[in-house]
Amino acid sequence: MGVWMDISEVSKQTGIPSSALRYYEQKGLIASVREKGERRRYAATVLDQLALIALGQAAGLALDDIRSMLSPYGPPNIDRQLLAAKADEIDALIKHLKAMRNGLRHAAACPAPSHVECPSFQKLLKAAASGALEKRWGKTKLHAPRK
Amino acid sequence: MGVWMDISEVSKQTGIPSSALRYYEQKGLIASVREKGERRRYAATVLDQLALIALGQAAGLALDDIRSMLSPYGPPNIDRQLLAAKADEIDALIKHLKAMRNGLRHAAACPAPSHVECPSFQKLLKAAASGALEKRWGKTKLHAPRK
DNA sequence: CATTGACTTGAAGTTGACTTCAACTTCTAG
DNA sequence: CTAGAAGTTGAAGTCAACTTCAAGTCAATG
Repeated sequence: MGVWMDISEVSKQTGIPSSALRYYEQKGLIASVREKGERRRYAATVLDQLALIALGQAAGLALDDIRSMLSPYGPPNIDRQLLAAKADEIDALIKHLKAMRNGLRHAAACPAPSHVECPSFQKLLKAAASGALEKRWGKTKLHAPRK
Repeated sequence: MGVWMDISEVSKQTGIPSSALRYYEQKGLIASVREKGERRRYAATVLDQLALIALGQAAGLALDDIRSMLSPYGPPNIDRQLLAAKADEIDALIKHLKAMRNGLRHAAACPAPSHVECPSFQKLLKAAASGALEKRWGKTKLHAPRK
C-alpha cells in the first residue's frame, strides 16, 4: 500500500464494494484522482472519510447529510449540532426500543395473548400503535450479508 | 360504529391510510368482507390485528414475517420464538446504539476531531466501521410525517 | 334523477442506497 | 503482442412498504 491506492485496494481494506465507492464519489462524498489513464487513485485519507461515512450511516444520517460534513478535500468540518441532535434522537430511540424489547419478551413468555386477554400485551400494542417510534426503523439486518 | 366498519372508519380509528389497509389486505395480513355491493366491511377484530401489525413493524419485522403470525381469520398465533429472537436483536441493537450515542456526544463536544487527532473519535470511527450494526438501520424518522 | 363524494381496481411511481449490466478501455503478465 | 483480469461509464434494476393515478362503480342527498 503506497501513497495511492486503487479502488480494489480501498474496497479490500474497508469492505465497501467498489460499486459503492464509485457511488459515493458520484454523490460527492469522496474524491479520487486520475493520475494517468482513466483509473481512480485514492489518497490514504479516503479511509478516514469512509470511516466517517460509516459512522454517519450508523447514526442514521442520510448520505446527503453526511456530505455536508465531508468537504471532500481537506479535513471534514463536522456539524456538532447535527451530531448532538442525532445523539438525542438515538437516546429517544433507545428508550422506545427498551419498551419494545420488554414488551416483546413479555409477549414471548406470556401464556395467553391469544385474543388480547393479557393487559400487558394490550399495553404493548398500544405503545406500538402510538406512532412513538414512527414507522419502521428499517432493515436493521443485525446480521446482514454484505456479499 | 356498529358491527361493521367501512374502510374510512378503520382508517380514522387507526390513523392508517386506506391505501395501506388495502395493501395489507392484498398482502394477506387482514381480511374484509363484502356483504353487498363491492365495498369492504371490516369486523372490529381488525383493529387488534392492525395493532399487532404495528407492533411487529415497530419491532422491526417485515410484513411477510408478521403475516405468519396473523391467521387473518381467528386469533393470531404468535411466534414466541421469533418474538424472543427479535427481543434479543433489539437488545444487541440497544447496546450498539448506546455506543454510538456516546460516540456522537463526544464527537459533538470534542474540540479537535478535525483530522482524527482525537483518540476517542478514532475509536468511534472504528466502532462504526466495524459493521457492528450492519448497514443503515433505515429511515427512523423519529419525528416522521404520516401525512 | 342527477350530482357528488367515497370506494373500487390494477398499474405505475416513490425513496435511498446501492447493485447489476452492457459495452468499452486499460493495465499486467507471459 | 496479446490474452485476460480489472476498471470505466451511464443507464437500468432492486427492495419494502406504501402512495398516487386513471378510470370506473356505487350510495346517499337534494
